[in-house]
Amino acid sequence: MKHHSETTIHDIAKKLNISASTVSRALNNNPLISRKTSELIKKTAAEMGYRPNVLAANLRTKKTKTIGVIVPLINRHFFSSVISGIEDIAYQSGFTVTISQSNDLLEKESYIAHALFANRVDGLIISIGMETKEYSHLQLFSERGIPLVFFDRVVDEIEANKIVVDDFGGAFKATKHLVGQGCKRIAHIGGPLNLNIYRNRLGGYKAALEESGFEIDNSLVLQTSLTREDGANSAKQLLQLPDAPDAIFCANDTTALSAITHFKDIGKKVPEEIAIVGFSNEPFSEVVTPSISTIKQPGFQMGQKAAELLLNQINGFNAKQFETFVMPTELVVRESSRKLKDCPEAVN
Amino acid sequence: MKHHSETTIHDIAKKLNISASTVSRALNNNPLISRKTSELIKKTAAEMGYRPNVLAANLRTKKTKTIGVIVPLINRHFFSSVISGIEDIAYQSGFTVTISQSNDLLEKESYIAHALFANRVDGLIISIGMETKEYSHLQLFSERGIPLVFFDRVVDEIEANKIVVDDFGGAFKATKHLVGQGCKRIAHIGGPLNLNIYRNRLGGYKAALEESGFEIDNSLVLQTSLTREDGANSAKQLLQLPDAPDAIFCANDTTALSAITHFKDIGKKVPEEIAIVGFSNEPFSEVVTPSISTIKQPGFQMGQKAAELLLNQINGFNAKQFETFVMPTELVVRESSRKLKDCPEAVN
DNA sequence: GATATTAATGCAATCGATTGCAATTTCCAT
DNA sequence: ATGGAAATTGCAATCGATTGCATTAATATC
Repeated sequence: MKHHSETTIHDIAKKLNISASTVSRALNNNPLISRKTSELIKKTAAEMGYRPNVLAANLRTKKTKTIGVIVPLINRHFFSSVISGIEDIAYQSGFTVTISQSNDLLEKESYIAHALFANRVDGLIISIGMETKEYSHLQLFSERGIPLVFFDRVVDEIEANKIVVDDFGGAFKATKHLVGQGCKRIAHIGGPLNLNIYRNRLGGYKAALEESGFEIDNSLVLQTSLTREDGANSAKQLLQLPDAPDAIFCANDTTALSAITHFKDIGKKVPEEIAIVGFSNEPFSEVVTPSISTIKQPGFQMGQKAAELLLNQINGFNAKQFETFVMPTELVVRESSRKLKDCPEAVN
Repeated sequence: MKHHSETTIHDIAKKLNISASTVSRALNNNPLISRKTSELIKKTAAEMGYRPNVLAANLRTKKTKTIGVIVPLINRHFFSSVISGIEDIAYQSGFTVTISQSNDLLEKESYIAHALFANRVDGLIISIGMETKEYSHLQLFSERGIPLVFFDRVVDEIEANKIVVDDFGGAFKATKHLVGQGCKRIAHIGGPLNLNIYRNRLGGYKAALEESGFEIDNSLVLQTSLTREDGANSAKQLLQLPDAPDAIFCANDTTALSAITHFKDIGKKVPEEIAIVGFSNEPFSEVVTPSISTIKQPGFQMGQKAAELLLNQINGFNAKQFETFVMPTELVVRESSRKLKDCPEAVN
C-alpha cells in the first residue's frame, strides 16, 4: 500500500479489483464501459478524492488544452480587451490561457514563443511587436502544424488565420468625416509603417482625401512612434507650417489627446480652429474635455473571434483555407471634431 | 529507426551510443558528466533539433514552472498593471504565467482555481472577486502546500503572504487633504464592505475626520457598488441632503468621474463648490477636465512583489512566517480638489 | 603493479494516464 | 445446450524525461 498524497487510477483500480484501463475509460465516459461499473468507478473516485493528473494525460495525448497568447503589452486597454475576449471563449471550451507580453521587444517575443512551444501549447494567438520583422519564432508553429492566429498586428508572410480591424475603413471614415465637417487641410499623425495597421490607416486617410478631391500634401503626413510626446511635437510642427492644417486624423488616441492638450495650452480652439479624430477609442477619450472623436475597435469581440478560430483549428474543423477576418470599425463622433450641429454620433 | 517528428534524448543516446541518462544529465548541466561528453551531447542535440519535452519532465519532477493568476477582470487598468508586473518577474525566472479572470463570479473563480490546481501550477496569485465569501477552492492550495499569494483583495481567513495597498493610509491622506483645503462636510462614496479594501478606505476616511475633530455623519457615508451609475446617483443623493457636503472622497475614480460629470451638468463648480478625490489613479483621471485628484496605487510594483514572494516560496526560501506587505500609496493632487494655490501636487 | 579512490556512465524503475489489441464475459438465436 | 456475435474488460506498451543505485573507467597511492 502506497501512502503518498495523490490517488491515481491505479489506486482506484486496485481498490475495486479491476484494471486501470477500465478506470481510465470510465472516467473519460468511454461508452465501452458498462453503465454499472462506470458509475461505481466514478463514485469510488470521488470518495477517494481522486484528481486526474493532467500532466500525465498531456504527455500521453500530446495535448495540453492550453493556448498561448502573446501581446506587446498586457496593460493596454485594447490588448487587455482582446485577452478578455480570448479568455472568455477559451474558458467555455475548457481551455487554459497562458499570457505573455513581448514589451515590443523581438528578443523577448522570440523567447516567449519558444517557451510556449516547448510547453506544447495547442495553439498560439499573437499580435506582433513593433520590432518584429523576422519570423522564425513564429514559423516554428506554422511549420509544425500548430494552429496560429494573428490579430491586429499580423504578419503577411505567414499563412494563417488573421483577425484585423478595418483600419483602412476606419481611417477612411474618420477622414471623410473631417471633410464633411468642412475641413480643408487635413493632416495625419501616423505610426511606424512596418506595421500593417499603420500602413492601412495611412492608406484609408489618403483614399478618403483623394475621393474627396483633395491633393495629398506630404508635409501634412507625419510618421511617429505615437507616444504622448510625439503627439505634442507633431502638433507643434504642424502649426508651424506656412499653411497650417485645420484638422488632424491621428493614428491613435494618445497622440490625439496630447495634440489637443497642446492646442488648449496655446489657446487654439478644438474643434473650431482645428478638428481632431483619434483611433482606438481608449477609455479616456470619452471623458476628456473636449471628448475625442475616434474609431472604435471591437477588442473583446476580436479576442472571441480569434479564440473561436483557433479552437476550430485545434479541433480540426479547419476545412477551409486560411482567412483574414476584417472586424468592422465604428466612427464615434465627439466634441473634438463636431463642427456641425446635425452631425450623427456614430457612423458604421 | 523511428521516423516521428520530435527527437528525444533516446534518439540522441542511440546516435552517440551512450545511455539516455547521460544525455539527460548532460543537458541539465549535471557536473557528474565529463566536460567532453557533455559538450558532445549538447552539440549533437542542437544538430538534431532536439527540444526537451517539458511535459515529460513536468510529470517526472512534479513541477511545471508555471504560476497561475486569477483576477476579477483582466481588462482593468489596475489589474492589468499588476499582471504586467507579475509577468515581468516570472519571465526573468523562466516561469510561465497562466492568467484567468473570475468576472467577479464565485462560481467561475472556483472553477478556475480547480483547473489551475489540476494543471499543477507551482503557485497561485489571486485577487478575489466581489462574491467570494467562501474559500474552499483556495484552501485547496494552502492545504496541499502549494504557494499562494493574495494581492489587493485578500482573504483574512487564510494564512498566506499578502500584498495590499495602504488603503487606510491612502483614504486618510485623501480625507486629510480635503480638510486641509478647507472643506467642512466631507462625504464618502464607498464600496462593498465585504472586501477589505473598501472597509479600509472607509476606515481611513473616518480616522482622518476624527483626527481633524469632525464628527462622522452617517448620512454622508454611502455604500455602493462603485459603478458609473452609482457615482451619479450618489452625487445626486448627497446634494439633496438638507446640509449638503462640500467635498466627496470616492472609493474609486469611476464614481469620482461620474459625480464630477453630474456636477458639471447641473452647473455646480468643482472644486470651488464641491471638491472631489478619487482612488486608484485610473489613466483617465489625469486627462479629464477637471483632472481628478486621486490615490496612486503601485500596481506594477505590487505584481512584481507578489511574484517575488511566490517564487521565493516555490523555491523554498520561505523561512519566515507569512507576512502582509503594505504597499505605499501616494496622493496625487489635481484640479478636482485643489482649492488653495500652494497645495503640493503629490503627498506620500 | 596491485589496490584504493574518485570520476563517469549505465540500468531500470518511475511519474500517471491512454489505447491498440487480445481475452473474456454476456446475451441471443438456434 | 451451443455457436457466435456483441459487449466488456484486461494486458502491456507507450508518452519522454528523471534519478537512486550499481557498475565501469580513470586516476591516485604505496
